[in-house]
Amino acid sequence: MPGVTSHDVARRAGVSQSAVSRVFTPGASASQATAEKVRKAALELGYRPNVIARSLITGRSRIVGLVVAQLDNQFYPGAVEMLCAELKKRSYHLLVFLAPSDDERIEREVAELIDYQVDGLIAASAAMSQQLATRCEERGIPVVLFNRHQGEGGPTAVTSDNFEGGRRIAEFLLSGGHERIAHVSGWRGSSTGREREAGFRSGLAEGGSGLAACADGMYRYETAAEEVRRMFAGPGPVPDAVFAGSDHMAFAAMDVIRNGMGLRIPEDVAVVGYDDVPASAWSAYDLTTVRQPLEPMVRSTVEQLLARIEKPESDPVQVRLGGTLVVRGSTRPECSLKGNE
Amino acid sequence: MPGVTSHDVARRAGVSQSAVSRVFTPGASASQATAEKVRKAALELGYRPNVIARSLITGRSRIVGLVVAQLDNQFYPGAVEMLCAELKKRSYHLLVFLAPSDDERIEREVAELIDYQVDGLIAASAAMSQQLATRCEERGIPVVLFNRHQGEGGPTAVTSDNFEGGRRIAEFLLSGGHERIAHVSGWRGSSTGREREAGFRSGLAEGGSGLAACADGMYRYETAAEEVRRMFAGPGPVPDAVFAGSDHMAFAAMDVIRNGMGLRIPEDVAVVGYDDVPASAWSAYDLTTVRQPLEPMVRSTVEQLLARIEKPESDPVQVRLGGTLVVRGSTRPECSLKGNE
DNA sequence: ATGAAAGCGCTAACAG
DNA sequence: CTGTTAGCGCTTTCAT
Repeated sequence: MPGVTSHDVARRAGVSQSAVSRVFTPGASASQATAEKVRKAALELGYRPNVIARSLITGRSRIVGLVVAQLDNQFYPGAVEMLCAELKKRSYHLLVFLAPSDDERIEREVAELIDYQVDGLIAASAAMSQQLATRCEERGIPVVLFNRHQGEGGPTAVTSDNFEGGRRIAEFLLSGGHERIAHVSGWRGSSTGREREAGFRSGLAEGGSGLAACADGMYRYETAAEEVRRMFAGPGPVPDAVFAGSDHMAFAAMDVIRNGMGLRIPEDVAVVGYDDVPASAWSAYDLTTVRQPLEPMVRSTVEQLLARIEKPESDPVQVRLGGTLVVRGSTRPECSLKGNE
Repeated sequence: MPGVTSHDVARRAGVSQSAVSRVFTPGASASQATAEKVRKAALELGYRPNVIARSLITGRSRIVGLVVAQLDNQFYPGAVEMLCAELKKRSYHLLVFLAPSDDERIEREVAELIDYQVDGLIAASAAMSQQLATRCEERGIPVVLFNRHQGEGGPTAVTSDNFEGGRRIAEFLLSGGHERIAHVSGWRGSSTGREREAGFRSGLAEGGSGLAACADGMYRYETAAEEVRRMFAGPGPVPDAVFAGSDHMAFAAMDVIRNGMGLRIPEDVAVVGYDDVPASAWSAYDLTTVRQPLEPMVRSTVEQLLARIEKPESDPVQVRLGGTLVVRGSTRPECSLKGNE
């Protein structure tokens, strides 16, 4: 069964080998009669075109690379799932690369990626994006940054409006009368983390307030937990609200506040996250958060990537989609929001 | 830069094209001098061997397919991460396929998998395993089942001892004096779900007890939540302990019990899960559970798969590793365990 | 140890 | 529309 070539099919169908190829090549022309004969023979022999051989010629593998880290943050598994499904619709597949932590390996990884002749690349890992993007684009491999960006000069990027999301959370907390507001930021090395923080600060400033405490939670549960512990143990007055730069870190904050400090949420402290991962809706957390528009983000990512695969000269684009504040039980009912889409 | 072939390198190095090939082929022979000249030329030109062309010849892609579903269950993202890392060590990569829900698509998916000439396949999705395994093995593509099996006649499978895990949980709960014990099983269509249940029932029977209530939670949060709701709303007496066939479902159970029913854990109801995903250690859940030996399972999976890729005639193997009961706060301190490794 | 030559299975001009 | 003819970039005999 394995090793049935187009020649075998051609012989059986009584046509040339190229005819077989044409029948199995989307944009090619073959008569109804030929197509039928060929398909019949192919079916009988269990023939399927050899994708590798095809790739060698066309220079296209129909494989897209995905660089990812942080799979423990539920946002990413969800994204992977949707990306995979969306790509499948367009007959592409996903080759997964884990973003290495140390710098030395990054070089190797990038090289391997290029070796594999992926048609394009989706970068969903902050650490690697910089190097990756430039090196790959140099080699003619289009890159789309997912949930992060490098600004105007950078490669195509799809994000949600993180600044606006941060701003809206500030407004929301202020409306509830919170006065000692703390922030556990996402990794400051990432555009996403920085912008959520900037938007949040800006919103607080607009309301005539400011940050009572702030620390970088690195998008990690453990780091966030530690920083929150520090904030609540510190010399100053205890915060009455905490905005964490991701739901994943917000869970850490809630665990520390309730089970470490023995405080109540939302009565003593309000907590807000960002992303709206599935667990945020679970009643153990019931977390107020900004929902990232995952499906539109994924759709747009794939669309942009395929567009650039088809037309490599086309210019990079910055796509920024809107998020939604989802109010749940981790914040006080006094908090209100206006103009939330 | 792209399109530097071995010919270019050969010309520059003043050797034949085959010499270049040999230098870049692990098991080939070339003199020290040649190797140096070639490497130098390659570096200067930015040459890297074309993996596709190599695959066409060798018939090996160094790509392994992974079929998954349930990426919202934290056990799987963790597994994907480790599998990816482990495969990378051996210079293999991971092509991800999402297990489709409906039967019709399964056929297509299997076909695509085969088309992509993956060297082997890891099946971590219950639904697809049956068809997948047989069809692929027929085509000479080795398959390893991860966290599930099809018994003695089936393909190579790596699992933990789910029966023993279930048994130990029963023993543990009985030791704490629990009397009305309920079970939310994993999907009964999966070996894993069935065995945890069987082990649990067996353990209860050994202790002279039995199941007060039992339902299939399908490994899904929503389904599990609904079944637990039903158990606690039912006509009979309320359970004083619940064993859920996965942590993911245990979280649903805990959410319903605490925030739906207003009962306390562990005072009113004890809850036990299975897997030991990261969130089980988070204090909001603090879940007693059986830890699956993820790292050994992954290592073994990769090892078995590569072994069969190298020696396709070798016989399928059933690997079963031991789990550990991890006691946390979701069960009463009266519960004790003996002989836990 | 090295070069020449023969393909891997297919697509893409090119004639007809 | 169809068959013939070249390769895609590499590995692998086979001589040397």
